[in-house]
Parts: sequence; C-alpha cells; structure tokens
Amino acid sequence: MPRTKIKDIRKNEIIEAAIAEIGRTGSTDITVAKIADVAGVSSGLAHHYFGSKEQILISAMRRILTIFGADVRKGLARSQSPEQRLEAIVISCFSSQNFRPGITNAWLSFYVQAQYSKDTERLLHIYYHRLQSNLKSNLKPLVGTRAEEVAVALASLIDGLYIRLSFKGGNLSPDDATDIALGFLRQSLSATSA
Amino acid sequence: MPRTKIKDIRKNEIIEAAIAEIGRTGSTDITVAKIADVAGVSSGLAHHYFGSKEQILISAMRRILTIFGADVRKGLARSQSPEQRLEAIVISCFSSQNFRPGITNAWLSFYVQAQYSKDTERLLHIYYHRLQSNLKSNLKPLVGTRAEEVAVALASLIDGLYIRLSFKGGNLSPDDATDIALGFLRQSLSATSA
DNA sequence: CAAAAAATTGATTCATTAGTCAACAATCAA
DNA sequence: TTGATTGTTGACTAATGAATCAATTTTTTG
Repeated sequence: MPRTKIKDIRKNEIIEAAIAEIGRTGSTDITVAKIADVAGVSSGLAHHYFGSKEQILISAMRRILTIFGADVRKGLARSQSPEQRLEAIVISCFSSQNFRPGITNAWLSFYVQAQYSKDTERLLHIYYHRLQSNLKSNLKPLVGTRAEEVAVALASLIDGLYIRLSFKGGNLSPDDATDIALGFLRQSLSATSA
Repeated sequence: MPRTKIKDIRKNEIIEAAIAEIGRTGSTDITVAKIADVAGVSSGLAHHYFGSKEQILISAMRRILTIFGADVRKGLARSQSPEQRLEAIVISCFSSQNFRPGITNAWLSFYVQAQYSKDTERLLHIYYHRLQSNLKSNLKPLVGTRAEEVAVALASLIDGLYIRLSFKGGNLSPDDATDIALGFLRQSLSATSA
C-alpha cells in the first residue's frame, strides 16, 4: 500500500522553507506565517504538522545535521587511511552541500537557540560528540595522546571559520577556509610531540 | 560646572543590565521592560535615553568591545617582542575581564544580530579588522608572507573556542581554551614555511 | 524661593505573532 | 455512491512587547 505521501511532502516543503528563511534573515527570528508562505501553504498547516514553531526550527536543524552527516560518511567511505579520513571530514565541513546560501547563518542561529532550548541543545550535543569522536579516533594513531587536544582545536577552528564565512564583512571563501583547516591539520600531524 | 551626571549613570546602568540579561538568556531575545527592571528604572526611561531597543543592544556590544580593547592594549603595553605581543592578545581574549558570565553568549548573539543590523555589522567589522591587523603586524616579522593566513586562522580559532565555551554541553574551561590557542600560535611560529 | 530644566513614570497605543479551531475540500475505501 | 480519512484553510484569540506621551517629581539655577 502506498503510505500517506502528501503529509511527508508537505513537511519536507515546510522544513526547506524554514531553512531558506533562516538563511535569508540570518536568525531564527522568523514568523511561522512567513515560513508557511515560502512553503506555499497556510500557517495553520505548518502548525498542524509540527505543533509549534520550535519544532519546525528543530526539524530544520535536524535536516541540516542529516545532510552534513551523510556528506561526511560519503567522504569517509572513500578514504583508506586515518590521514585521508581526517581530510575528508574537514573537506565535508566546507563542501557545497553544507554551503547552500544561509546554512552558515542557520548554524549560528542554532548555537544561540541551544542556549535556551533543551531540544536544540541535545541535538547540537550529538553533533559535537560525533564530530569530536570521529576526529579523535582518526587522530589517535597519528598523534597519540595529543588526539583529544588536536580534535578540540580542529573542531573549534572549523566552527570559527564558519562564523567568519557567515559574516558579510569578511571576504573569506569556502576554499580559503578549507585550506586553512587542512593546513592546521597537516601542521598538527607533523608537529613534534614537544 | 558639573556636567549632567545622572543621565550617564542611568545609561550605564541600563547597558550593564542589558549585558547581564543577554548573558543570562543567551540571546538578544529580551524585552526592554526586563532590561529596565534589572537596571531598576522604568521602561520609559530606557527608551528615553536610547531611543530604541536596538540602540540599547548596540550600546551593550560597544561596551563589551571597549572592555576587550582596553584589556588587549594593557597586555600589549607590557610586551616587548612580537611573540610576547601575540601571546598577550590571545591571553586577553580569554581573560577574566572578557569572561564575566554570559559574555560569550553575548558575542554569539551579536554575530547573529550582525546578520540583519547594519549598525551591529559595522561595529563587528571594526573589531574584526582591528584584531586582524593587530595579529598580522606582529606575525609579519615572524612568519613573513604567511602572516595573513596565520592571522585569519588564529582569529577563527579564537572565535570557535568562544562558541565551545558558551556551549553548556561542552566541558571546556577558559584555561583549556587559552592553552589550545597558544599551542596553535607556537606551532605556527615554529612551522617551516613549507 | 521661583522658574526652568532634567529625570522619571506607567498607562496607553499599536503592531505583531504563536497557536487554535471550526469548517471545507479532496481523496480513498468499500 | 457514500462515508471515512486526510489535507487544508483563514479567521480568530490571546499574549506580548516596542514605542509614545502626558503627567509628575526632582534637581538646578538665577
């Protein structure tokens, strides 16, 4: 039997509209009416399917994380060595998938949202943890006890580059960001363990 | 003649209240009434002195930047060499002055606000530019042509560490953050120019 | 002191928006 | 076809909060 499809299609449209709006305005300070409008449905329907504005935004975030996760996994699958895997992770962070206009803005907004929304915080925590352990396990065979520290540094650097990218005033390109992150990685791998 | 003092005192109290509230809630999603309440004045007075909520928030940001700038300058004054100056800048970023509870949250919120407020963007741009050129000029004699790239990387790393610090889920301390940033700096200085 | 200026209030206005709801439309199953 | 289920609307409500303003108190000054 064909399961109810339209519901899923609509939910998807609403999520995409939410992401687009977050990207456009650069914040989660958005109305449900506007999201519904972009999705081409009534505000009533958006509430009907998601229950609340917060749930729409959380769904949007989950979507972004899913896309990101899939991208990373694809990169990892193609890699043989720890070095390659680390580079694949870094490259994924700045890949086009994760750079639809406004995605960086969305990330920023989510960081803020995580300050007061338990659900958002939980979601962000999962992301943090996954990235961290992914980096760490691949760093272990290369830098030993420094793995933890290098992983935190690399993850932070990536976050910081995202901020710089989302900032209109700066003139950093995704390619620049990738180069910087990869440069840091290589430098960390070749550094003598003091 | 004694210049009008009370006005300045009140404005100051309101700004401090705004910073406190941003820190407490972790966002700029705050009411003027609440800020006024914390400052111990009426909402009318807050509007009277600042004209709008946005102006209050921008003033709060300006205050934070001022404190930060003074801290950096103090550190620089005590330093003789480029190396020392670079370390002083990094240390200032994570010094107690800039770590009154909630300041990290405030930063995050301002990044978001800069997406849609021209005034906030301008202010943030000034900060970015100043930090960048401060780092760059001190890096120049040490790493030559790599100065620009290292400066961007270091500034981004600092931003990223701020995010990690503002995130409740993470268990990073300001000291950890300082160590990581300083570690990166030293590593960059000792790296062979490939 | 008296008049002017500065400081301050809080009630009010006006706009916005999240969420609800009752009704209607479309689709499907028997 | 008919009845049930699913999809959909938009008007409504209730709340919130920014900004205004006329009125009041306090301070300054001549």
